[in-house]
Amino acid sequence: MRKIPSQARSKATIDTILSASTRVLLKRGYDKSSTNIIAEIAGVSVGSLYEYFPGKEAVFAEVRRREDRRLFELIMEHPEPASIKELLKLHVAVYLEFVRSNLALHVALISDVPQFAVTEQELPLYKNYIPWATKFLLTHREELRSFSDLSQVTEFVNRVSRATIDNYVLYAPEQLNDAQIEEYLIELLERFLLKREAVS
Amino acid sequence: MRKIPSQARSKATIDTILSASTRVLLKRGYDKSSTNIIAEIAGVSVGSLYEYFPGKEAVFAEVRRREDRRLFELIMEHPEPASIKELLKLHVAVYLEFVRSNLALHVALISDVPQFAVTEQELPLYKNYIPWATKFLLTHREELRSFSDLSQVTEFVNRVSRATIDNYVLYAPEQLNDAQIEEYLIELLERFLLKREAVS
DNA sequence: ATTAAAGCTGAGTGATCGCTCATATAATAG
DNA sequence: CTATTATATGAGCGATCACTCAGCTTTAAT
Repeated sequence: MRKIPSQARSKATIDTILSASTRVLLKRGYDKSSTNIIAEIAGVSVGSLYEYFPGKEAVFAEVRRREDRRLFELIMEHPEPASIKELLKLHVAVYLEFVRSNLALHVALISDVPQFAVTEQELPLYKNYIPWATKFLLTHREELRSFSDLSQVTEFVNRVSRATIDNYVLYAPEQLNDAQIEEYLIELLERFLLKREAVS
Repeated sequence: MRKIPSQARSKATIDTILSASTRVLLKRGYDKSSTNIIAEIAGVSVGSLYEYFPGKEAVFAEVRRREDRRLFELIMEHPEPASIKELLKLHVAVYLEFVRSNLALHVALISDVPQFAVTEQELPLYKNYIPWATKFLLTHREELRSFSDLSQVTEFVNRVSRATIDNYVLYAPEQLNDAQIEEYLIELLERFLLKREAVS
């Protein structure tokens, strides 16, 4: 981002560029998504694009950042879980919902767009959600097996869910349906987290 | 692949091109790895490259295929597991070994090279290993919880392991060391698979 | 020794790339 | 109204791209 936009007009231009980028990415793939094409589809001049983005990579980095924000907001919309099992459902089901709600873009961002210097740590999901979920586990610690580092466990659970879902969606979309993925994953994670007596 | 090489000379040329491609990928990234540069680094003319590959994508698809073969061979080298826990260790530890043995290339292939039309089904890992592992589970079925489709479970276990390891290696390399990843994953999968009494 | 097939060469073509900058218009401040 | 700043334009530059092809060399078969 080269200039910070101050007027509403320029913010609209940025939005136009980003939504055009998404459309171009889906239609032509990352390789063939040039700044010239993006500007043309956006109905904006190349110069304008370079006012706000140092290049193609930065444009798609922003597209990705907005998708991440969308996931975070989707999680926040949902009611607070009342039990560990519900927390896991939140993890798994909401991520599935997120992926399905814009499947083509999600797949393209993972399989086609290079993942340059993505510092997950900055994302709202990691800054806010992981600490929150860790506290939640802490209040239910009598149901849990003993772990030396709970926030590590929260992150592990989160990564297992997302990585597995992405893997199925990308490489084996026909192998399991969403309900099956959800069932397997929740069973998997519940048995990992809970004491034997507490497993339903 | 345009022509099938019949002489040893041309097979050597292909090898040279592929190893040069790997070096160029690591040094310049996928975007800036042109066929011209690859040929130059390989000490071969562009024309020769196009004799055997229809383009840049095909070159890197072959690089990926060779890495997959390397993983398969690594698995085959290891002794047969004697228990389910050992099978899980085979899953997890060997994949970690594979990833670590050529980390930079693995990361580049995942995060930088677009994953065009990879049909996992054709890979030796899926054609040979999954059926084999399923049979192994079947012979130990008295230790297992009841599952309606065991080959589905084998695949699930495999995908969870690989996706999670890739995720940590790519996005959170400092978060957990290999021993911790291995410990978490094996615990996770063992509790998922085994009856309560059988969990160590 | 002759010949056909296989393998290799690299200058060159047209297309496209990322990106700049001189110029113009719109919004805001004084 | 005027001056200043913010925003937008797009022709065009130099670099690089993927890819071809006509001619050359090596290998293998006879």
